[in-house]
Amino acid sequence: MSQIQVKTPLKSQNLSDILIEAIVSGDISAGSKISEPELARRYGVSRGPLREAILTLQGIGLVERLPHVGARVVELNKQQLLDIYAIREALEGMACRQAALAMSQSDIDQLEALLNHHQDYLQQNEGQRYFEQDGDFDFHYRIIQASANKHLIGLLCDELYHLLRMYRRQASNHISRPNRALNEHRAIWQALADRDADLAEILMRRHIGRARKLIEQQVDAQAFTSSKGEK
Amino acid sequence: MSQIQVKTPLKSQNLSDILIEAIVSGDISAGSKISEPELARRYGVSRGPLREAILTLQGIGLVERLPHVGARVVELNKQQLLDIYAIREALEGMACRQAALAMSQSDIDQLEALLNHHQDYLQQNEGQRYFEQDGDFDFHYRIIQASANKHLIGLLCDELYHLLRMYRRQASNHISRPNRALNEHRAIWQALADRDADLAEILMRRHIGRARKLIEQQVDAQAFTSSKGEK
DNA sequence: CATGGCCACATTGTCAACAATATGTAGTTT
DNA sequence: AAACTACATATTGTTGACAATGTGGCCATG
Repeated sequence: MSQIQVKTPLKSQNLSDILIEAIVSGDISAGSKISEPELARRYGVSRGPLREAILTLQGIGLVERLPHVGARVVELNKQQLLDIYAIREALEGMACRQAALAMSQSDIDQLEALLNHHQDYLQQNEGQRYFEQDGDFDFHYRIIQASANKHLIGLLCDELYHLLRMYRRQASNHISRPNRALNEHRAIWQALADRDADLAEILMRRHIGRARKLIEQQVDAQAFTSSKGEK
Repeated sequence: MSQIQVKTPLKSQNLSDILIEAIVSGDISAGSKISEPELARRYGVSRGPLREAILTLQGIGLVERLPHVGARVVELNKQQLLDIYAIREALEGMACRQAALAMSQSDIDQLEALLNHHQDYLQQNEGQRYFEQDGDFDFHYRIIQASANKHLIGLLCDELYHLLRMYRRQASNHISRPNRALNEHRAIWQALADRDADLAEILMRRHIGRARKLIEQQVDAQAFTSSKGEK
């Protein structure tokens, strides 16, 4: 019947999502220790599912665990962030290449509509913040999905992107150049529409490489980590 | 004292390694179901650590889990294998680029020694099998390590390579061209020694891309999956 | 005063039992 | 005979208790 069978979600799976959000949003700050008893109490579950959620976070790379010591939220220093951008450059470049070959015409049309949408936001420059954050993610996300490479999608969307979002929120001094980024997005779209895989890949790599260079230029000390230690 | 404090390893961590080896070696065959009670009995542990080990395997991508149903060892079809090779091409290409800039002269020398070693094995063509399997891994492994990119090393050595090893063992018809591969390794080494990052990356990508093309040419049906279902 | 060992405490790792869900079987109905 | 239902069974998800390990504080000693 119209009654949709809503399966009760697993606590451990729920917890993963909740904890990811808590960490990415900074609710649980970088470098802080994850106390199993405390979190178990806070979220009203036993330590079993909680530990499984932590295991998942470890797989994503959001926490690091030491035997008999516990888990800590990772701290991204500049070098690690650059390392991640290098990975992103390689993987998203490949995703873009595969998307150029695999994506449907309707995907291409929808992507163009998204770009027009972004342009509108940018012209009435009230929505600038939207474009910098979610808008940029939207564009990249769709291309990754269009690659139709399941493992690649998993790596980028389930693992790396959480780390990126976490960083962008932490780094108040995150530089971005919305207009230039939009132009680059347009160029990438054109290559995709032309089914030019080589160009699509190289444009995406340069696009991400430029973002990496901006990070390189930043002085080290600033705001990568919020508060050292925290017990 | 000379008494080295050998910390007793965690059961869950131990189990991960044991299970990975069992799956990669085919001891637990592809597509088969992972029964928690059975494995717990077999390895003499409780279901707690076992579940944590399975979670880890899921993170690596060796098993897939469905809520309230359980975990199954993944089956690699041709498309998924090609997908993985695309990822490998992108990531190892980047690793090679970074290694060209980061690796020490002693790393370079040791890598050359390894290649000479491989050449010896190949000339007395008794050791051909060694070169095809572990020798090839050795070479790639060292370059990845030399990239000094912690996340990249983790992705390639802790996640992707288990899947690759699993495939190579399953696919009895795994084609390889040892002499050509060695030549390509030499060319990559030269680019690394010259600190030519651009060339090093493109050579590594082509090297892996060629392996991917060999897979593409294989007929689909053969031996990717051993036995369907197995209850 | 600094250093090192001892001890109590807190946290993590593991276990066995209980609850919730899926699977397979038998029986019934059309 | 096919299909649907109800039930029994096995497996997974979760819980609370117990064991093992790390941490911090206290005291003694140099």
